Amino acid sequence: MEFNNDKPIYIQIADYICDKIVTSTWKEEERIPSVRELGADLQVNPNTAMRTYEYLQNKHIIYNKRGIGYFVAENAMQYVTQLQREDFFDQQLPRVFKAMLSLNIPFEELQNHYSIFINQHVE
Amino acid sequence: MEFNNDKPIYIQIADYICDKIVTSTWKEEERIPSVRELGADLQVNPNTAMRTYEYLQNKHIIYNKRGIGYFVAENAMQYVTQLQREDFFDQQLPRVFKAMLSLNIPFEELQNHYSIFINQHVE
Amino acid sequence: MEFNNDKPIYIQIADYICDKIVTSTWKEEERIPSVRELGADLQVNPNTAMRTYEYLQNKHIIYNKRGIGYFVAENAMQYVTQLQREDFFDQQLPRVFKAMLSLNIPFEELQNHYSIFINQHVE
Amino acid sequence: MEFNNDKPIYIQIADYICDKIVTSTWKEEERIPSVRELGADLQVNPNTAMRTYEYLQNKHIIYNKRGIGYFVAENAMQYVTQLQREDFFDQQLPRVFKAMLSLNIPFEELQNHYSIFINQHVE
DNA sequence: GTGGTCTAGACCACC
DNA sequence: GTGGTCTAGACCACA
Repeated sequence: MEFNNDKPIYIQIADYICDKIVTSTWKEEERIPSVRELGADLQVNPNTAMRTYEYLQNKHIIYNKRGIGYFVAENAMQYVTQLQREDFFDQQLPRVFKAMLSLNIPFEELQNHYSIFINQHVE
Repeated sequence: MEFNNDKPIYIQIADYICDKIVTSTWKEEERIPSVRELGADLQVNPNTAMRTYEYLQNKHIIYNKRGIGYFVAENAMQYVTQLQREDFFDQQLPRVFKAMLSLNIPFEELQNHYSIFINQHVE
Repeated sequence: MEFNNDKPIYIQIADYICDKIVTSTWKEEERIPSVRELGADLQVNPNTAMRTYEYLQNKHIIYNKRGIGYFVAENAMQYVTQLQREDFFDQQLPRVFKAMLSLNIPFEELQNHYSIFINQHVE
Repeated sequence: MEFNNDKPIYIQIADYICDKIVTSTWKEEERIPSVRELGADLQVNPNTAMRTYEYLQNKHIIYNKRGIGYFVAENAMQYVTQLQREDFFDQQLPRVFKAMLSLNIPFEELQNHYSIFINQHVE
């Protein structure tokens, strides 16, 4: 896995895991890799993997059974999507709209780009 | 001026200056405040102001006449808006569209939120 | 290490590092000292070392792995020598030739001085 | 006149004046422009022109008659050329030779570039 | 441990 | 007056 520089690595890993959950690759109540395994898989320091798990645990997306490992929480999938939607509507969208205002970009142009984008991502 | 914590101050100042340029508050070839003035105005250390000017000079948005001060570069306005548009279409928009796909948000919903946003930002 | 006054210290450190790279003392993809180590080694403030690393990173001679340190970039050696050759042929040499013209110094005299110089620098 | 950023402007002006002297455009014992005139001609602050004159006076290339103006010194032409020769042989040349050593540039290559240079500068 | 940012204050050359 | 460099020391997020 490759990492950007605009986000902390541990956050990018969290996104990656959330993706696994949303797509049901990792199902609810299922055990997920140990910090060491995850670290080895993604070529990061186990501490960084640990940080991701702490982060996700604080958000109640995963939970920990002591001495056993980490597990996907109940309703995690639904919860993650909800968080993502909130982020989308409360953070991303306003920022985009603000940019459109200051750059004088009409809504129609958005629509054009959306059509193009869709065509490229549907096969 | 107030600063967030999600971006370095010197970047936020750079954004602030770009805004001045885009709105023609500071015109091309016009002298802009000295590092000391800017620092005093925005209540930051002159070094931080200096850092902003270095940053903007590297991007060819401002330039320096030795012993005299910094000046808005030729075509700076056009250049800045172009950079902003590129960032919008190449970075922000694809991210939004990707999120829409994975969250199953139809384009119509976008339109609704846009209407609401516009109503709030028009007098 | 001792520093001149005709160049900023951070540039002189950059030259010093480029020298390490060109002579393969520091090899490609190899980790280089942390800003604190380098500062301690060369008896300069870590900030100054940091300034050098920023400078070299902008020139793509070194790169950064977050939280880990700075590394010599791929092809850095080749790249640095190329930069030096360009500077030599495009900047230094024309200046020398121009001076020779205006001072009426024949090419033969250059050759003499070269012989003397070589004798002094060969063991 | 246009100025580089790698030398102080007042030095560049001094070079410009020395050139006038060497080429006998400004002859010995001849009055040269006042600081105000020179400043206006070259579009620089009179203070900067003044600095140049101070600099050249310290090197005994020009001298001052109070209330009248600045004059090219006796034997200035000869003296300037001598200074330039010294700079050439003591400063520039060793630097070039050093660069040749570290870049593995053989003397023959120098000769080639010299031929090219000469062809371009002779009509 | 790492880099990165910021402040405070100093000194310098230059215009 | 201007920018530019440097130091000292602090704090922070990140790996």
